[in-house]
Amino acid sequence: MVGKQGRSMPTIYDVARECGVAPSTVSRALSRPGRVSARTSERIHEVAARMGYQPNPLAKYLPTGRTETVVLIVSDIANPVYSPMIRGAEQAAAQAGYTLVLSDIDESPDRERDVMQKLLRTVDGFALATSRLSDAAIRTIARQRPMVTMNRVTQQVPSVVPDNDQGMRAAATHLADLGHGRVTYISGPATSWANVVRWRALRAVGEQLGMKIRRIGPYAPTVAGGWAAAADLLKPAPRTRTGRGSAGPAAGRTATATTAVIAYNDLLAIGAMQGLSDLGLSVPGDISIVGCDNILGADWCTPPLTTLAAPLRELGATGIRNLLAMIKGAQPRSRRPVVLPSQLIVRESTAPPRA
Amino acid sequence: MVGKQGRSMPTIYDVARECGVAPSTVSRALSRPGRVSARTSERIHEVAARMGYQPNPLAKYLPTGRTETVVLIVSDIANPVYSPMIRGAEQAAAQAGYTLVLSDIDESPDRERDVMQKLLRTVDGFALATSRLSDAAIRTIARQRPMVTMNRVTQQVPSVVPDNDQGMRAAATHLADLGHGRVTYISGPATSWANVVRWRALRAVGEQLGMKIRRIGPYAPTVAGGWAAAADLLKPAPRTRTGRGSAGPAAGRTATATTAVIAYNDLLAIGAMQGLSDLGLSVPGDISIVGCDNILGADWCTPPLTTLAAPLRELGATGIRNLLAMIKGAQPRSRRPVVLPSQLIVRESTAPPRA
DNA sequence: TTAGGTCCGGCAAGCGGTTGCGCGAGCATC
DNA sequence: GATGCTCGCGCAACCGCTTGCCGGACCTAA
Repeated sequence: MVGKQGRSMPTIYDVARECGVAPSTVSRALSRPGRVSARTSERIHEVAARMGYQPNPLAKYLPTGRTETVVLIVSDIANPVYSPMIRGAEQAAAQAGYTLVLSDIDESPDRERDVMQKLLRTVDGFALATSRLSDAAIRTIARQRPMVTMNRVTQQVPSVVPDNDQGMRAAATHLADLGHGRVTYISGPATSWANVVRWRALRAVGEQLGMKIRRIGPYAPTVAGGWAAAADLLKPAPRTRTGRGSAGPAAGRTATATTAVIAYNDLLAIGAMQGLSDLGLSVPGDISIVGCDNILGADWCTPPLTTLAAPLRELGATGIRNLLAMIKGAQPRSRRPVVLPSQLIVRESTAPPRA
Repeated sequence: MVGKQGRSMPTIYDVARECGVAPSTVSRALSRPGRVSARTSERIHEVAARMGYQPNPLAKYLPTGRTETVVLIVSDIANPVYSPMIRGAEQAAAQAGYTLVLSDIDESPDRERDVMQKLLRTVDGFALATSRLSDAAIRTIARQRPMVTMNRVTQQVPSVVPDNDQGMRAAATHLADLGHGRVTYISGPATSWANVVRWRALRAVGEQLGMKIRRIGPYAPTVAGGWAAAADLLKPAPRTRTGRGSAGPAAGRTATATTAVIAYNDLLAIGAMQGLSDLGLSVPGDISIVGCDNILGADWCTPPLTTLAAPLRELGATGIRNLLAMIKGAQPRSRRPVVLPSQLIVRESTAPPRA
């Protein structure tokens, strides 16, 4: 009943022999409906099922070059922000019959490059969630394989992003309405596109609103990074030249201290809240904090975090759908990034400034 | 400088022609060091580099059957418990030069089966983190491809698990030391191996310690599941037969109510804390809660969660290392599961019972 | 009857590598 | 100087599936 080596699976040849037809006929019967007569096709299907035939994907991919697999690359799988994106992406891929594989690069551009190089020939397309690569590097890959970026826009590469301008406007307005006049932005990684865009947007709306905006960082986009930021927050604003190093904790608080901060992401915001409270300050009593992303857990920290919720799930789903469309040969409808609305979720980490 | 179709990459044949050698020589020069003379090899390498030759993995895999890729399947990527496991797994895989791909099955056994079937021929091995499949299904795949399971033991399949017995003993002892005499276990998914093992372990040590142990559930292992559990917690213990359905919230609290709960995982525990507090109870004032896993965020909920920390990172790393060893043909050192120590992390969600 | 079309199925050439085998050259050994 | 080794390389047969092309059978229309 089997071929020579007991363990190995039946091939298209085995099925063909069993049916008394040519391998090519089996191939067509299985993947080109209508191409062979109904009778033969039926027989082939039946025999294939009986023998437990499973096509070998590797063999199928070689001649066609198509693997029906796309990869989603995330910069840090430990960041809960990705879960909804991944879910959305998976769903979109599954709907189209594609396999989605995930790859985590641990915030390392080198790893990202390696992974992409390795996968270049084995996937049909790349989806980059918050890539840490340079625009040039991204474009180089994009020339060789269909690609979309999420949370980042690069010339000539289709992308889908949350509406950072509108989001930052909402956040700053919220703070202004509460009465805050100075806000500090806690920066994330310098290589993060979202980080620079958010900062720029914030500075612009701050100016419109007549607020004083400063920035500290960059910090790792993690809870630990937030602790570091908290310590730095209490140092005087950098426009006055001060001696470094000798500042004891809380030594530098001045009358001009920030009363509100917006952090690059929720992890940083939560870390900062912890650090601040460790330093004896209260949130939102002394300082209001708003995060970005609305990750799992943003509602269970103390106080629950006011945060800018990106449409993560749709980001993932739309990105993959567009990628799949490109793979199938569609020209991108437009070269402009797709932008999805953000939403400010007001919880309890923001309040009017003291006095 | 290029072949016919401008876009497609140079093959081994192009390099061979350019060097005036046979393709087989190129192949060997590139992957079988020492097999060709140093001079030729050097020349080939140089030409290959100049032409930008990149081997086509698909083509390489066909004859050899090896893809140098392993897949890690997780049941719910949104659960932070997996991040450290994934990190450990990635690191172990990268060290060995293997590519790790991730797949999320969203708690669905059907999806898990599909994914595995699809990947069966395209990966060298499977690592199952908390599989939702039946033992039989797991073994079926394990017969066809090297496999390890994490957080689960299945006869004949190598596995690595945290020490649930010791962990549950630590948790129960902690509760007993505080003075609790009745504890309720909040069950996770019925298909979760860890769930049944933890329950069994808890019941056993409860008996030794003279505590009354009951169980409610199953619940989805999510924050929402925890809310549901919180509501059920306040119903009377099920050993007295009671009419269903008409019990209003908190209606059934009795003098024999549980004063402590251990939840299948942290997400459930955190959800339960939220639900309980929503119902007007305080943690740990009215009820002590301990979770399992020590996920990101377990320290920033209110109150910070006492939890059983599994050695997640090592779970992932050891699992992959063992898998790789199997792939390389090593017989598993032993058929017994590898068990790694857990550790109880005492925070503030546990306290002596009231009066 | 013959020409032209449609349907089905087979042949064989890839896709891009790997690898068993064999052969000739160069060298040491007897 | 003949024998036997080792070394370096080429030949060609795969791995398992897809697909362009061809030809025979059958049908329809002129």
